[in-house]
Amino acid sequence: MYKRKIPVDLSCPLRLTISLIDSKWKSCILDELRHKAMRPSELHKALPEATPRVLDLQLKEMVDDGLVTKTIYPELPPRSEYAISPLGMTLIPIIDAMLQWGEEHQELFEKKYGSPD
Amino acid sequence: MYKRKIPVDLSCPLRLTISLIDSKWKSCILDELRHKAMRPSELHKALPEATPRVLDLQLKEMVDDGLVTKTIYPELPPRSEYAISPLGMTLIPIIDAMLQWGEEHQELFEKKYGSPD
DNA sequence: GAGTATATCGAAAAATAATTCAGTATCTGA
DNA sequence: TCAGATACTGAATTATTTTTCGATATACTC
Repeated sequence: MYKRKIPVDLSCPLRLTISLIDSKWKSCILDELRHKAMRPSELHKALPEATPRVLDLQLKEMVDDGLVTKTIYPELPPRSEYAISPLGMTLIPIIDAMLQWGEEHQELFEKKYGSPD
Repeated sequence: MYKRKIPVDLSCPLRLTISLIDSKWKSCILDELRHKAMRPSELHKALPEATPRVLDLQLKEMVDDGLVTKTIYPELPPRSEYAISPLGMTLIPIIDAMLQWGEEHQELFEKKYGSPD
């Protein structure tokens, strides 16, 4: 989340959940991190369409929200790793459901809106 | 969805699903419509924080995406009703999961980011 | 020393989403 | 006839998100 002028109504459970996930990349990041902790550069390799900048910004929000954990290794050149937190793990069933839904309906929407040919 | 300059990558199942749901109100709209078909004015009463304008815009996208059905009754004064479609229904388990997650973690985030007091 | 890779950040621009407000048109009830 | 409700739309403005670009700092390899 980020400090908005118009704050999210946390008392609405649906909007709370949505506000934590709803961005171009957060769900993908969670899906990557669920398998293993990753360094920013690895994450960028796994999600090449996301610029390092967005990944960085979104990871920071996710760390703030407690969904992801960051470990900095005091080495040079610098090394850091992001891992999914226990709280983040509780979102995995939702990610899975979205993943499965997307797989089941991909063809429909590619027909509808044009496949990447 | 709507016609973007930077199109959604439909081949990523996660991003397809997210792109259909991810907005301030769509998940709430689905949650309302799952119970019964509703007129725009009813929907606005149920979600008073959403202006009629956003509801209208988002309903239109959801109709385009096939998640929602619109029926116009040729009466005066005008009457129309929006209902969840069979495709939209298949998203309900995801909505439910998000709803439940939000309920379970509401307190945590209200503590973290300030409750509406 | 030049080039590469590492992680991170700042600032500006561009893209997208949501809000606000005014306006269309028609009927009902006061 | 005037106010209110109905559904809908256009345009401008504001808010939010994402992209793009360039910079920092350090160690490694050639």
